[in-house]
Amino acid sequence: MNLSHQLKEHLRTTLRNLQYPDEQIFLEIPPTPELGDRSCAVALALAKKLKLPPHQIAAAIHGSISQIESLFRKVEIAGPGYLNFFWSGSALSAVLTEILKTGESYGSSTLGAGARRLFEFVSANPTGPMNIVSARAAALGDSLVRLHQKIGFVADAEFYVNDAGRQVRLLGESVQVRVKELKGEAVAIPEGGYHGSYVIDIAKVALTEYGGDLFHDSGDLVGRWAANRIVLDQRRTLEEYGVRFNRWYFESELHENKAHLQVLEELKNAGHTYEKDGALFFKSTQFGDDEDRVIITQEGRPTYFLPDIAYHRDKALRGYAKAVDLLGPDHHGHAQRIKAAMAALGLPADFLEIIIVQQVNLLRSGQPVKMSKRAGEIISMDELLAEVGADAAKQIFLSRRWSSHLDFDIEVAKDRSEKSPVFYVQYAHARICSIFRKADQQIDFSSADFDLLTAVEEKELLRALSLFPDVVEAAALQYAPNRLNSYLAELATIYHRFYHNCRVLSDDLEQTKARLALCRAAQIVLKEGLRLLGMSAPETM
RNA sequence: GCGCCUGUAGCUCAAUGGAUAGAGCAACGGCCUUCUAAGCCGUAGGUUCUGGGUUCGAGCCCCAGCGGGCGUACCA
Repeated sequence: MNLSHQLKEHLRTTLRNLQYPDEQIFLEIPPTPELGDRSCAVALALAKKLKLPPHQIAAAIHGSISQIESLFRKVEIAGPGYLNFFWSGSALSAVLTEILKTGESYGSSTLGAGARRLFEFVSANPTGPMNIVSARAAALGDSLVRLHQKIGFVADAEFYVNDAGRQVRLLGESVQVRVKELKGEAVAIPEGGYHGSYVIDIAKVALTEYGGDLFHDSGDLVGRWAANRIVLDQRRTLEEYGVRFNRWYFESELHENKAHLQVLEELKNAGHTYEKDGALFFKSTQFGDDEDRVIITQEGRPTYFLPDIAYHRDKALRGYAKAVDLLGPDHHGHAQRIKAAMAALGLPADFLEIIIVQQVNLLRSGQPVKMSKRAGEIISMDELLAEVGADAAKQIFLSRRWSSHLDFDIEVAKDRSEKSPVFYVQYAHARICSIFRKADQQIDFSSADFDLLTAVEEKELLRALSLFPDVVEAAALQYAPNRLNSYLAELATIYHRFYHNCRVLSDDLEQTKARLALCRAAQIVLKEGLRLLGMSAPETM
């Protein structure tokens, strides 16, 4: 159990002993170290309920908890009624010991208790290469999966491939047109078809592999073939980006299993549907949606909505306790209806959580770059990553919260990529690695005397390292990797300051040992923090 | 019209309803015979869009207004 969890437990016990009403215990990190290592505003929160001055409550808690000397050396009441806790030297030594002992597992917890969570993200249509929005979603989703695994959830990543429906047929027809074009025949691209140059590339492959016979087949068939090629490309791009999915779930699988028809029967039998104007509607208004939605068209064809319901239902059938979807802002209207469908199928209200990841405005030297797959104006994710680099791009995405509409200027990103904050963090890690390369390998720092770490920079570093588990937990539960990103930048600053002012390798063997131990701990936390953000931790730079 | 998101330093963005609103970049001034200067130290930069409200306390919550983005299909 980490320090914060122990402190919370003590506070809960104290509140019970004082017979105060139940109150959520929340620990904060004070703005400056002078105000302590952790603070708690519970006295302020209780003041309202108890109708007592916050200071009086804080004093009562203070009087009751102050005996526990092993955890903190000092508790202060400050400001309007904060309780500020200062870790004891032994508690901080224990943190250092724990980091050295547990290594990369430091910061892990069992909070999630093995509950299964499925994160679905990117799910870009297989009708063209991915763009920068997918890069943002991929960075975020990947980090959330890692963070949830870290705190004890069984978290999986999934990519849903819409390889069915009209868009795939149009893709097929667009390919057919390009094949004819390559054979010298001029044909117009169908209404709503895809104009991008990648379609020509696919047509060239079709021509060499199939000799051009492809355009005799149905658009659907050609579309499926082309979509599969595109999906392979998407997977390669994402893997180069460092993002892997546990499963690529094809919509066509659902159609083959008739899973959508099964869900349809269920909705019908439960009385959640009705016919109107020859179409079949789902009564989503009964579950909070603005209007009822068509699930079977007049022509008797299911809309995209029906298989989508089946897909999300399937997540529950596969044993996930919670499904988290990262969707783009253009799909926000979709959120309510799919949630309505989950409710109609009897799933708990919090089964499906939808995060709308806001758009990325792509700029080049301040000028907006408009993107449209159909018009063929695309700056692909591949091109972006080649220009900016995966780590620097991820840093930009993960330093913002998901609700921010962010500007991504390619030129600025290129110019600044060398100055990216991610390099600052990686550099701290590389510097530590360098020290260990220079250090005498015979030195056993596990037996170091941590009481020698008395310099301001050393104590600051210890304090920062003790925060890591709290930050990881908050970042995961709030779906906010940007918190971890800020923390790592702060930790790197503190490390660089330590590095500048405290020489590690010296003639003083005992001091060298203690500082090596501190460096190892910082190295572990920096590397693990970067890993949780999906970024690399190079040993030299 | 309605719905979702958004407005914070010159720029890009942080800040679980808490203490003195913080970083990076850009600007200016210092520090390399010492474990990596992709670093350190310092200066400057703010009416958190506006007006009300809620409360011990509001950048954050509520109401109204103004500005920006995105939706508003029997497409996916």
